[in-house]
Amino acid sequence: MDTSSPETLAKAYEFKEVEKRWYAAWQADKTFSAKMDPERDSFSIVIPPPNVTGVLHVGHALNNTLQDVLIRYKRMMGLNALWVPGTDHAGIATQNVVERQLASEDKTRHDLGRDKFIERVWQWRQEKGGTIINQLKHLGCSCDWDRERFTMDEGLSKAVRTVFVRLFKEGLIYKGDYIVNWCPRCHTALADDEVEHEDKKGKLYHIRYPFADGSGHVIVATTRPETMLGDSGVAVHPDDERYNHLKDIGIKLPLTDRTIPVVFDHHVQRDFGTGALKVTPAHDRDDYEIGLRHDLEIIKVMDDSGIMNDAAGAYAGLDRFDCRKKIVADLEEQGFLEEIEDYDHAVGNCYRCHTVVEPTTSLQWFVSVKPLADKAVKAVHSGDINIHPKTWDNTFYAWMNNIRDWCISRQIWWGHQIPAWTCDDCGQLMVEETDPSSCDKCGSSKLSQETDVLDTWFSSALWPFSTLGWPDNSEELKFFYPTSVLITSFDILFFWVARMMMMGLHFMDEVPFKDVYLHALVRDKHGKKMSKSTGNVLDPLVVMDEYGTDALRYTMTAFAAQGRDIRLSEERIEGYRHFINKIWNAARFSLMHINSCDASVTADVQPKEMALAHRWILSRLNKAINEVHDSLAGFRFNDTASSIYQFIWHEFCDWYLEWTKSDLYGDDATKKAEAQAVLFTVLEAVLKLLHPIAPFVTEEIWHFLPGERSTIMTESYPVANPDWDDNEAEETAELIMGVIGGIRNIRSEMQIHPSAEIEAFAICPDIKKGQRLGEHSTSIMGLTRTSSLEIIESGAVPKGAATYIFEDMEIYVPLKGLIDVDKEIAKLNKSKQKIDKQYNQTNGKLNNEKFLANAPDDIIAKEKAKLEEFTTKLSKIDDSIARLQDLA
RNA sequence: GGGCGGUUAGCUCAGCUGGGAGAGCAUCGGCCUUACAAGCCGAGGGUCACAGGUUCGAUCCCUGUACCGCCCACCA
Repeated sequence: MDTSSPETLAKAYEFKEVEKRWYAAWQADKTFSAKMDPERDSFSIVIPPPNVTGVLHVGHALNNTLQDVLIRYKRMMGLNALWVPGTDHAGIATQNVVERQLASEDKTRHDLGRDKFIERVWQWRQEKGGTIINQLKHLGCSCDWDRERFTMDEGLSKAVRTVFVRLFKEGLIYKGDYIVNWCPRCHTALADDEVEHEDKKGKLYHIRYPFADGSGHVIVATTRPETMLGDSGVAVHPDDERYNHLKDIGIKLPLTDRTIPVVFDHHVQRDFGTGALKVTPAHDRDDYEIGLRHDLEIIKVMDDSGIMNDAAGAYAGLDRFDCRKKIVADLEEQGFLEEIEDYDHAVGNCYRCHTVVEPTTSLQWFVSVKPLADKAVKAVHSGDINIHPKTWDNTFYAWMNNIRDWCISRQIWWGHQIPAWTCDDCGQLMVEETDPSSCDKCGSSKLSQETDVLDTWFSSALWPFSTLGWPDNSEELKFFYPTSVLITSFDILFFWVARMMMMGLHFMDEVPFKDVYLHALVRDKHGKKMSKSTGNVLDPLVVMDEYGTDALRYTMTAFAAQGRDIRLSEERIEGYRHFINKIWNAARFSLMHINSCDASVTADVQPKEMALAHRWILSRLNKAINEVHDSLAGFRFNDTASSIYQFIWHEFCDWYLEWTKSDLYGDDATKKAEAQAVLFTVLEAVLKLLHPIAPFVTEEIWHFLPGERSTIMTESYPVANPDWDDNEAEETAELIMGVIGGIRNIRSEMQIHPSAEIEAFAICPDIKKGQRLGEHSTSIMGLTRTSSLEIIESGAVPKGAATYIFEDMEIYVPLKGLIDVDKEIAKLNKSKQKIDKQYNQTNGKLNNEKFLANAPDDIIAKEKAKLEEFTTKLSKIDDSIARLQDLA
């Protein structure tokens, strides 16, 4: 391990150099590499493969930080932890990138031809495809890079082919001519969930369709008048009395010379518009289905680019939107246009390029997902797969139970080409794992392979087992499948997670993962989705550069509360940078005092006989450790982050370090050694606790600690030591902190300069408490800069002293008449009011017979104790006020 | 149209199975106290959206209302 760190810690943490140095060292030493030690359990995660075209955004930062936190934690817990990294070939997205590159050279992919184009994409991937991988490294991800995969690599391609062929032979993949979502820009079909619906302000055109016999007309309403050229019928509801008489009448379709029939279909909503619907089976999903039911003609009026074709007659050659304008103008001119109404409706857009999708019929490949979906539903029902947070279960079921067949063919070039061949001579269709050389029916050697490629999600659906070597029965597959947990954003629950469940259950006969943790979407601080076009993107690379990777990771972990959007603000990141620096300085301070220690002093710390501060901090450390384990087990990452933050800053730094200084700086060798041992112990534990979230700063500090050290990554994670639990120490410490708080409050309120010496008194009627305070008076004096502290059982507070009430005690500081009487009285009255309210509340409960009858005993006891406390406080306050009034 | 989530301090958010409202930032006051001014000490600030209900007791459970957000859906 490379430990070429500077000799001493710099005054402030310089993350840039540290991050670079340690990541390189980890990689060189292969500390991320997963072992398959049969003695230990496995823990595995497959990364949601980012698009190979991707650049790291905050969503990735969140997603991968959480995965790394878990992986590092489990690794330190002694499990064989494997995190499989990789990228997705992202069919349309990648093809778009390379096509744009070509466009800048005034070329199209057609100029190159398919083979050359694909070569070009591979070349692009070779040069630019590593960007996001490097960025994940920048983020500190401890992926097993030797096991990195790509959805188009040889192994995964083999898996894809095997799956396709098996599903086909099982009758679960079929080819058919159906209406699909077509992107006229990408020139490909899209799956239903690849279409994004967006509300747009549009128009509803009411058009007069005359009867063929000239006896009248019917008015239809449409948002897309240009499709009327493909109309092959008008539909009305069978029970709609208004249209009973249209049974045998033909409709003369305006702007054309065609006559179309009226059909009666239950799908028509009688109360919408006029209750008459124009039917365009070739360009509308519903119309398609109506058309099927009534055997209507399918007339495509556009080509693959959304340009009107020959079937559109005089409108051929026009873009669909230009055509709309022309049609409307012509209808108007010829008197067919009844009315134009403003109308808001949802328009489907391509999720990649946002072009308006055109529903149209075409020959595509589909997966019958119903039988696969049923298995996935069962797995979630039975608890074989647990979705966190559970609120997603219902959404999941709803979608899975209404799932439609999945259109898996895409008319692009970059992707897994469908392994199907058609015989040019006899038309025989063959789907094979190995390329066929001749037709298995007629023997002809003239075979043409399907030109379509598969939907990108088809290959990512296999990710949990294909990356582990399937279809080969590899050691990895046996050892690491099923994976332990999948961490991803909820927006790809259906695109990806559900499909992995379906494929995993079908081909492995086992769930692909036991837990699914769905995290929120990262938005900007106003709750808007981050996007380049609105310019509200917070670039994690810039953040890492400015605040450090650990600060970004800590922010992500702290923000990862379940079931919410995350609104990221730079202020919060800055706050966590301060925290990282705080740790750095705490370590710097600690090292000043433990540098000379032997590392063995931490081996077996038994605090029972030690000073209070040590017993207290070790007991608190136990609590923090338990909170970390509990919260991580429940995927409550934010709780993990806050437990550690709270412990380090407000217990370890604010109290423990200050409290121990007197021993560390003092002359008593025994006390000093004790303090050093505990300080050393807690610091080590804290670094380990923190390491999964903040790997860099912890690793750097780790190597400054005395003793021979290898990476902190493989140290064992802290577990609570039962010998350190000490409730009595915690109680006593709270008592002392309360008194210290009281004295500090007086000092501050009375504006006594921090370095001015004061004398303090505590009237403590409880003898035992008084004794305990007495034992620790030196600590109290040290932490409050008082020259003397007298603890008395009873007595009167002298006139002109400032008072603070803590529990049943009165703490006072004589001020020789320097206090502002009115101000003091006002202050006391205010706190009296507060306590009065609490008193009344508690008193009310205790006077309520029903409360006494129904509430559990421990709650009643607690309320009684509260009442006593409030009563004492109130009387103390009254005393103080009386004394002050005397003075006035 | 259906479903889900949100509404808590000025801002961003915690608050797990109902029992004395929390954090960070911001604000105010005091401190360069020998790890840290990226810091320390102290303080102020909330009818937990609104209206009902269940309960001895509700920020938490139930119903409804309002506003905000998301997802799904075949009303052209």
